[in-house]
Amino acid sequence: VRELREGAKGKKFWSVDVKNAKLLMPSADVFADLLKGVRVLDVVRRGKFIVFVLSNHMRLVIHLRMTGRVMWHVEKGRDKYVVVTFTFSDATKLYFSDVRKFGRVWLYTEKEFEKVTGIHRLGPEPMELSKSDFVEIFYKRKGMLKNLLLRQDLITGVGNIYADEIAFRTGLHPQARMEKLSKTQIGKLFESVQYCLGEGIRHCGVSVSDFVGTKGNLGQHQHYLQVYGRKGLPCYRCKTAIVKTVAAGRGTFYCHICQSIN
DNA sequence: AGTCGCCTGGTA
DNA sequence: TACCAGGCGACT
Repeated sequence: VRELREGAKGKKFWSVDVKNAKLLMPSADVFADLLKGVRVLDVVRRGKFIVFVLSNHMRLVIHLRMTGRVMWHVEKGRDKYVVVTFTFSDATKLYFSDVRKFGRVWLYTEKEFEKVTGIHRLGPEPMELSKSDFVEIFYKRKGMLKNLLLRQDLITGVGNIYADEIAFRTGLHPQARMEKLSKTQIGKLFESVQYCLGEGIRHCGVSVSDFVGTKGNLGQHQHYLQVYGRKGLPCYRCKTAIVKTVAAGRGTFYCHICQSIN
């Protein structure tokens, strides 16, 4: 979003070329009709959604899901995955592509877009949250740690990699019961959430499989991961082999010595 | 809380 | 060839 803001803020849409209308809401026609001549006032983020604030009181919203990419060029051999091309009046082009087609693009009014996209159901931004508010959300909440961290309606932004990293840093098993944690433990969990997300942001994301920046630049945080993807490798804290299992329906990595189920 | 479906490509 | 993949909504 930071890169998109730098590159797109102030620009005016000239044309839109839709290659795969199925990922666009409400329709390809709406994109073509309503974007021409419209200026990008700002690009912001809400949870995992990219939000273009437009001069016609509409919002262009993109969710990358698994393999979506927003880039200033078409990558070699990936032409067939381009979903939509935005051309600005200065002739620069912005491409949204998606191999698996899970991503979504919406164009709605400022009144409608939150409900249509589901943004209105998102919890608070964890990096802008106080510890006491965080504790209030999770203290005595029934469920497993990882399931609850992944729930975007409680706090937004935590995905599979960061959930594992957060659990490891807190010394808690991903399947620890949240309702059994003390306020002190929840407070420590909060510190881990902010630390892990903060480091991920500082290192410009995790480029372990699909993520790349808008210019093809790779993130660096994959070099700093403590447990995710480290199955069979020695725990950085105790040297015991990291275990991989399935929790919350997702591949889950943890150290069975350092991370307690209580 | 678990499973499936959505899609396709990379890897064991 | 089977299985897995940083997401998420529907369904059980």
